[in-house]
Amino acid sequence: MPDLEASSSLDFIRVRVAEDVRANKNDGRVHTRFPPEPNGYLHIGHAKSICLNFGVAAENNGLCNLRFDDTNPSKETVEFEESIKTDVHWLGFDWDDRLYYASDYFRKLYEYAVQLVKDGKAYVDSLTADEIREHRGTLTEAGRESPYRNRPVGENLHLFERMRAGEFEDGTHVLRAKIDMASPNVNMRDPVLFRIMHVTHYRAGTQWVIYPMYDYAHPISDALEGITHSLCTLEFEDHRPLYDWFLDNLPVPYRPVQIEFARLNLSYTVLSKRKLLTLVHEGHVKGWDDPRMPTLSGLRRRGYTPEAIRNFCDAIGVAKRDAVVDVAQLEHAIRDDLNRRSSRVMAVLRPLRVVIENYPEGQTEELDAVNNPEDASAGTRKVPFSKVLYIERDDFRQDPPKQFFRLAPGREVRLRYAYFITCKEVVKDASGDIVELRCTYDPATRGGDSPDGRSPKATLHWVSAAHAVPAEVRLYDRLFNEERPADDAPINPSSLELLASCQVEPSLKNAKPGDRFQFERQGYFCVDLDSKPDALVFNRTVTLRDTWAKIEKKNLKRGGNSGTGH
RNA sequence: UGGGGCGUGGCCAAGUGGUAAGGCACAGGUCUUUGGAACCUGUAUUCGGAGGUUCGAAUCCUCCCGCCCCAGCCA
Repeated sequence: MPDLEASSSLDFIRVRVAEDVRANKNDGRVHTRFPPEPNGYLHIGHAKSICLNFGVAAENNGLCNLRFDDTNPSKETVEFEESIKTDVHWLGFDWDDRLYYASDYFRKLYEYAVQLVKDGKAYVDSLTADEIREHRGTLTEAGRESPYRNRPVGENLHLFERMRAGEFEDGTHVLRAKIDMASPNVNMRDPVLFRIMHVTHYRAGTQWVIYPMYDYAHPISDALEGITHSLCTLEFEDHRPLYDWFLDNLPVPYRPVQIEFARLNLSYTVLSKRKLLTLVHEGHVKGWDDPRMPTLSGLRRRGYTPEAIRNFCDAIGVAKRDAVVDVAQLEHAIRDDLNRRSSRVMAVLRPLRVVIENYPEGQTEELDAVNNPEDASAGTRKVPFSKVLYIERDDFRQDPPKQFFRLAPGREVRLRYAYFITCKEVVKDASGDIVELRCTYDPATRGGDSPDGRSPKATLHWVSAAHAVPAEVRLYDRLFNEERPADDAPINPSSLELLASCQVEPSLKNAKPGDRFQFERQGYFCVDLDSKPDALVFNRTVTLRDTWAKIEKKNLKRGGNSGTGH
């Protein structure tokens, strides 16, 4: 059912589809398709297309096919196909039994081509690739016709059949549509339909040595599947006349319409398949699912949820103008989702030892902690407290700058769900580094409230040294430092920071890969695939919004000395 | 200098002749046992520019400017 109420405004594609439905075009049927080439992993840009195609179909009681555009066997693999299926499912969409392949249409595509030849609308050209390029002309000059352009139909038929039979070497002949070498639209200057490639196709094997070009295969595939609206990106706008030409000149069973929209660009991110492939192949990242990658597998491993990605796609909209979406928009989507659903937990990333001098030696208390303040049904848990704790090094300053509310010599702060503590002494090692804080606690503040109503300005997270579980935490930052990285842009050298000696609360002991948490006051984290029961590994999905970091940055910029000590 | 598109606040994005939605970001504030979340408030006299039509234009017309895509036997 069209969800007209919920969306205050429809994008131009949905408006058009709605008009078609209202006009009862295609009998009111809506059928789309998501047509990836299995030559790489899906990324966030594909998510936009997936959400659009499956979304438009669903909103109109229609269907969306998954179709692999596997017309170039030199780049395509099963690994890529499998990853794509996994990712589309993970994103939350399903094609049921409508899994198609352009390669399944090779026979039909060949027969249609024969028809074109018979109709005098296609011919076998025996020019070399270079010669074809020379004949194509330039953007401002018309092309020239190939000397083979007027080969008799019979000869074309015979040659094309021999191409198919594998009698020729790669590059010796090609089948071309006979359209118009003088067209101002270069795509119409006798485009290539089939080329010879003695390459094994990952699905079709060695059945074929000629393979169809995208421009030829796509409209026919759409027609064969009864696609009503063929949605693609802007760079194919120039191809639409060609798309229509094939539908006009072939006895196809259906008449789809191609509509183009702007592809997604994200700031500080690269989304070209070629560049992503390079990052993987040259080892700049650890693989397609490296948590820094904008691939769906990377985002998944990083801890992103399908809901967040769908919400993001929803928020950015669909239009025709080139746009660069601020990556902050993506981060907002994941924070928004995780805030509602993830359990809070305490984890100390850079531990600083704290000894509570007036706390009884050997005593342990179990304190109540809320699992999710956004969701009462998430309940509470017990957190152990004892004499020796760890707090975050960043939560203490020998000389606290203005506006720094956390712990400092002589200052009292609250330990979340525990007690108020006051810093009495700073212990340093021979080189002057702080190694321990000696503090006292106020027994009357158990749980975090004081009977006299005083309330410290800061609440710190902590962990009991004797009970904490060691863990490794991987902090990620943007992969590129430039807002619009060039194709040869170097990656951000600090895009990955590995923290090997973190201490997390004991409730995390049995966390499993994929589990997500909010580490209070720090961010959202998920258990990495590399994690083992006795060697926990967490990925930071995204930080929490950090007002203090903002103040600090502002002070730094102002040239002011914030007195940080770092 | 051929063709095809696109230009609305810092970033997205509605609006299609009746006097500029919404989201993100940003800035204040309320609240707070996360400097989180939530909530409130503020932010385009103006829609790439200049003319014109009209009682009235981001929306119609003219001219100009800018940006993107196309010369793979890639998709």
